Amino acid sequence: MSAKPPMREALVAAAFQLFLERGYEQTTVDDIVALAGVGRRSFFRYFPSKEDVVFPDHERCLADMTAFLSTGGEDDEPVERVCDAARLVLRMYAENPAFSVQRYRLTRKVPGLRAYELSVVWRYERALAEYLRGRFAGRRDGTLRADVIAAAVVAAHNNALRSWLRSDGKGDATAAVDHALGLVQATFAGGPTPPVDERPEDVVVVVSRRGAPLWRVVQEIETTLGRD
Amino acid sequence: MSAKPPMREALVAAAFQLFLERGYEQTTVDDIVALAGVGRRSFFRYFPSKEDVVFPDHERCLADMTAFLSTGGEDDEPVERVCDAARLVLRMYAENPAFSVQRYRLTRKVPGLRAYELSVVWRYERALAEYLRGRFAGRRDGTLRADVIAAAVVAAHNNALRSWLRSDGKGDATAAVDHALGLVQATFAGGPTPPVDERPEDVVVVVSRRGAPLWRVVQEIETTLGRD
DNA sequence: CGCCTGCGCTGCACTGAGTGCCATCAGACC
DNA sequence: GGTCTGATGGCACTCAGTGCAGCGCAGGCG
Repeated sequence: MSAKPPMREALVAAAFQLFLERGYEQTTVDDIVALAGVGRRSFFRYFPSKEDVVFPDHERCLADMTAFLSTGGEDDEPVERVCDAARLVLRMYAENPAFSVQRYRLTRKVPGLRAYELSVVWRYERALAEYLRGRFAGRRDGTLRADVIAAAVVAAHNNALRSWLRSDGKGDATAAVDHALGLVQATFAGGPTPPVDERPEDVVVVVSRRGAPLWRVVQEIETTLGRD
Repeated sequence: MSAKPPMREALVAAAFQLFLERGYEQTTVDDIVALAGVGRRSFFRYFPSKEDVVFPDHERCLADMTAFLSTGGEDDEPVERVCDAARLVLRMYAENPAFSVQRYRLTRKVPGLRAYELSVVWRYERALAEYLRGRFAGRRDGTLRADVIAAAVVAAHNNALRSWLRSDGKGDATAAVDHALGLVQATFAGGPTPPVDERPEDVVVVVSRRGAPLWRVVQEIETTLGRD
């Protein structure tokens, strides 16, 4: 497609062809470069490790996410913002459904690739958590809330993403992720309460409690409002 | 100390001595076995990889956790139960504060060890999520909720654990983890609402809403109750 | 007592990932 | 044409991890 680096694409194509027909571990880097017709040294110029060739676009996506989080959006609800950031990842997967499904099957079978994927996901989660830490700075349990919410967002996103990948990319990935993130948002959005005089008067609440824990109260609210 | 396997302990001791004095990557397996006075092949008999020697007890701890989750507790609140399971991990760390702090410093510096730790943590998280999936079977969004809650529990636990490790194991790890898990429990416990006729009447709620989203209502409840 | 057998340890040779170094070659630029 | 630069290829090396064969040492058995 492009002029400069057909090298990268050629290596990815050769790698996946071999991975699919004889498996990841049964394929050596020498096999890949032989099929691609390039020198072995060039492989490691483009991919720091054999695992990296399986995730050729995550580096760019992670850069996109940090860029997204570091530009503007200071007025938005923080949880909403990290949910939108997570949707960037979904978009990357959805751009190449066939490729994503193939990769998913590979990572499911090969423990080494699963471990590598974990470190990739971890970097996304750290980016989200760092952003939330900034937004929650000074609040009580700010970093704790940031870490928990980031983990919840990633888990929800991955749950929906994986269920879509498991169905061979047939269903509506966006809807599934929206639903999953909606649950997280309903759980966490709002977060720490702003000062009294900045609160909009959109809610009036009267509560009578008889020694119930907070979660029981919340549960009752949800039921009263007919939500899940 | 013990009769049968001083080997394992000798290898761990030799490994950490070298890791601390010249770094993980600057230490080869040959260095370790030379210091321990054993054959190179024996190292890989006890530890499938060089990274494993850094986490010598996680395998046992993971087995403890799955055993804990698979025996009884069917009457307990599911979220409470996975929180208790997470406390098992904390206990393991707290048993050897000095060792845990040393290991923490290592894993922070060495990317390869961080990646390995992620795969360990992932197995804990999977164990918790699988348990919750079982408990939530049949409920709406059961697996999604299970995954999200498991991720939140792990994130909260790790947040508290790491802050304790960062302070050289000086503070009260148990209290910190209890507080962190308490926040998760307050957020998630109760989970899907049980049928109406099984609900205890410990809460009476009157809500008047004027187009507010759920999170605003919850926020107001929290403020009304004077909680965070 | 001597032998056998199984088990744990060792040494050795081998594969394959990843790295450092230098030669080479193409195109840009003067 | 000459030169400079950046991308590539080749080569040799380190080191993690594995398969295999031998070796020593226990305990069981005749």
